[in-house]
Amino acid sequence: MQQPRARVTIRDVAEQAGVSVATVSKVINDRYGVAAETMARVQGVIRELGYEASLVAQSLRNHRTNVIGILVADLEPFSTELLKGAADAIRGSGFELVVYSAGGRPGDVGGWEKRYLSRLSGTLVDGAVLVTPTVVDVQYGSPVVAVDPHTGSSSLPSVDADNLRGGRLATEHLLGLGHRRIGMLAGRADLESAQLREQGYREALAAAGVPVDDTLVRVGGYDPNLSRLVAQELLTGPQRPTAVFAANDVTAIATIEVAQQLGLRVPEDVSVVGFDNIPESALCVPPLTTVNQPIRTMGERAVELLIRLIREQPVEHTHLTLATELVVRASSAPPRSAP
Amino acid sequence: MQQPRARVTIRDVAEQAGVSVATVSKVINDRYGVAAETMARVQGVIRELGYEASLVAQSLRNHRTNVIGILVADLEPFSTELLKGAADAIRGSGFELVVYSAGGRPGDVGGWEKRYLSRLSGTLVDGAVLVTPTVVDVQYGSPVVAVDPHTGSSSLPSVDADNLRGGRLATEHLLGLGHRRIGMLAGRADLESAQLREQGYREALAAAGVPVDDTLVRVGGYDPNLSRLVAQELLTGPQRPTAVFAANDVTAIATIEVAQQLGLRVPEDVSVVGFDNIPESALCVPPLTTVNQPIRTMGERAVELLIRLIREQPVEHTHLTLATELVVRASSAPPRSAP
DNA sequence: ATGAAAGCGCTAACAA
DNA sequence: TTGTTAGCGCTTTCAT
Repeated sequence: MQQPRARVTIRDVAEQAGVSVATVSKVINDRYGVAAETMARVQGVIRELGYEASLVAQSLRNHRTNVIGILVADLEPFSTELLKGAADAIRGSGFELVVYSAGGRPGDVGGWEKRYLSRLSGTLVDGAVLVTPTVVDVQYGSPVVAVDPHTGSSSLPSVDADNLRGGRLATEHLLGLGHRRIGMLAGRADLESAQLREQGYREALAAAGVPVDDTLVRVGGYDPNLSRLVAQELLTGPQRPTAVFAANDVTAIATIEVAQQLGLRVPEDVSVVGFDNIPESALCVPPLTTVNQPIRTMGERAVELLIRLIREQPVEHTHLTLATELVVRASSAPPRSAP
Repeated sequence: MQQPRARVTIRDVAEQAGVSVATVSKVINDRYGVAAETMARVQGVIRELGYEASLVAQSLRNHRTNVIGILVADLEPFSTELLKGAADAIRGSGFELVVYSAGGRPGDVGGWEKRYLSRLSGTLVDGAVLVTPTVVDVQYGSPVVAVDPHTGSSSLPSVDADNLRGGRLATEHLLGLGHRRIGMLAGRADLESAQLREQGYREALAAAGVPVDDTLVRVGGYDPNLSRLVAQELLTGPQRPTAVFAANDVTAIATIEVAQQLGLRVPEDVSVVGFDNIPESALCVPPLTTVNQPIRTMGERAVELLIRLIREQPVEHTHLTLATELVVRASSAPPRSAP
């Protein structure tokens, strides 16, 4: 008892009320077989002591917690936006939400969600949403839904956006403005979304009869720090591209910053297009042209799907793909030497 | 064993490896007294079975978890923005982050954080950050830091912004534009921030010699739904204000929406100023003039403070107040009948 | 109607 | 070096 006020346990309540812990437990859980008078007394003590059952102890016993877990590698704009949607879906569902963040530890890439899922599932959460997971083969006792899933994870129920079309839209937009040397700052190679965005880019170029210059395609891994380095290389290389399509908004914003540090004006000297349409994309200077992904809705759908799976209700589709669309702002314009 | 693949426990590992659970525990926790050969075998089995210790069981035993809890009423823009800052602070600290959302259940207002704190503290988290708590008297075993605290909670370590000055800045801005009938959509009466923003509003009016018309001061409770109703009343009342200062951005945005539905143009017919500078405030049409609160930094500071408290390191200040500043965008302009 | 006891998965004394 | 045992806070038979 070193703490100023130690945790009130069920034993404290039982002692104070002069009953056994079993009886207190029955009162808490509205079980039959407790005299009205006893019940009232116990409830009085509970109130008086401010007792609340420990979630941890409860979930170790019961295997049902009514808690849904969302596992994210880090709390950045995409995942937090998704959380808002998840919160919308959870409201009134009777479930509570626990978000677990791995804290974006870079050395620890790969398998974090597997570890956390192991640590949490079966106890503490009844099911989980995995955001941009690094693994495919999660197969646990409790249901799991992936958002923006790993490549080839067709087995896992998932929610994503139409990344292929999005990649095409972004590239076609730049082509339409007259760009021909269009660089690509690609995403995390292990994610389906990154592959499809790049594929969209390649397809759009091909359709326009523009050959892909592979020296203009670099991997930024969706990571702003890595992307800053890569963007620097891209923009100081021998034949600088007149436009860059970044695989997500945070790396697009990083690209704009790098360009400006290099003394290049956006969009006059180089156009930049992103992907995601996170709120921050409208805040940067100049505001970012990007591909909208309905992130909040994706969070909603993922939680709805998960709840149905937990309740063992039938689900129509275990793979949802939501539409993407182009949002034109000020970071893209015709190249200076445009026709 | 109804589940497709039940949770792997320490017992499964022990059995498979032909040792006792105690030995497995020692291996997991790097305790001395395990033969190299045994250790290797156990580790092999752990990998093979994909075993991870249950966080729940561990934290029921140990009373140290290296997990920090952030308790929010709901995941809306303010709290999610704060989470980003918290994530920044947690990175590299050795702690992990669990966010617990009460799910914004409206019927359940008041005391949610007390309940969750009871349920989590002592087990599962080593300490917690409470965001806009509804109670004052939290006094538990583990350290707690409040962000945007309840009125009069001087006992609880806290992080907030300079709300008084912010309220003044917003009101002075409108006064400076020539407005005299300035309405106020006040916040949650139980929060210090709401009281101070309103006080700033009143002080600025007083300093300008403009009497406060109390029919123009309504409570929106920081809640967009309630605020829509109240804004409707305010804008359809007998003497419509030419400007409204809303106590936070989500209610300011709600006010803009209501005004536009009423056929009023913003800012031509009515100016609107918010508070917070959440990313969404720049996205709305017209972009919102608001008071910037360094939300991310507040999240960072709160976590830093909490970690110091958990580690029982000395802290200089247990109450931090960060600066606020005006951000002028397009939702405010001189009144039509301006001088 | 009430309580004793077992056990959820794990760790830490203590014994062997 | 290894295993046995008790117990973290709770729920749930099963006696009483």
